[in-house]
Amino acid sequence: MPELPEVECIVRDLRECLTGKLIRRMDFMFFQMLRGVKPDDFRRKICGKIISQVKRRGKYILIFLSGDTVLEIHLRMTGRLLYHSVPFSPGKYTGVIFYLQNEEQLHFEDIRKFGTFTIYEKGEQLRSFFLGPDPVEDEFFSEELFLKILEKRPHSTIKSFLLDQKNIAGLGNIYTDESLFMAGIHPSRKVNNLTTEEKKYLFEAVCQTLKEGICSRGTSFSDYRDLWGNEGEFQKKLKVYRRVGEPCVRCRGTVERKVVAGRGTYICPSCQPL
DNA sequence: AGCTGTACCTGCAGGC
DNA sequence: TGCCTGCAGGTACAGC
Repeated sequence: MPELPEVECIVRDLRECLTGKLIRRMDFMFFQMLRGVKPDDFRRKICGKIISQVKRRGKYILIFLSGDTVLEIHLRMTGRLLYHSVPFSPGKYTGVIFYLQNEEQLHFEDIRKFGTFTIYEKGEQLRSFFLGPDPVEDEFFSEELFLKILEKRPHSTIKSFLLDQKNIAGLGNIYTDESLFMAGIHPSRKVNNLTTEEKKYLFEAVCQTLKEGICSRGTSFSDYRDLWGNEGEFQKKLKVYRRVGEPCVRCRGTVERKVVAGRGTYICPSCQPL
């Protein structure tokens, strides 16, 4: 579900709502999200701690707690975090409730139960540390760096390159297809037969698409909701994603769907020639 | 190196 | 109405 823009919106709101607050206790409805830790141990490591910072790296949410503990959350396809200022009953898909100060609660919901929680103690290396640069978070992410990373993967198709979080952190299926459309590049093209000009267009397209996604508060075509349960707006601005059969906004040709890198992929064949 | 298929889960839309 | 199939925003892993 959420890609970089959606996670960024959630993180900004979490930062606003949670910074400085105490986690009093927590309840589990299911605990498949826990990675390498049992529910009781998890509870012991979290409860009684203060939330000091909330950050993001790619699609990971990082919640820093007092005592050098970090909770790393990945929402995968259908995970949601929802804030309630007053007590709220768990729904069918609620997996965890964090009870904060006063009456506040943070709920984790996940229909497909793919989401993950990993806990790190002092000095342990976060999984998200091993990702490529984050186009929004990292000031050093530049056109020059983008070109350099592309050179390391000459035989990859450009779509699988963009989806691989070890290259660039944060793009998923939606923003990849939208960026490739904006740059006029077919997703099956090999990295090493893109021209330098095309690579530069793509750099701009990636940065701009992600920024617009954030400004529109993310894409909700079905599952994504922000911390308050509200939908984003970017689904109204998508140019190719899930628009199969509809006219291309640029050339009035027809948007097509095909499978590239094992994923449903949307293109305008005339704007993005092979 | 890079691709494909499979697995993890549940819901939903479409065809019959 | 009901059953079946395929699809879904992500990632990890086995195998070619």
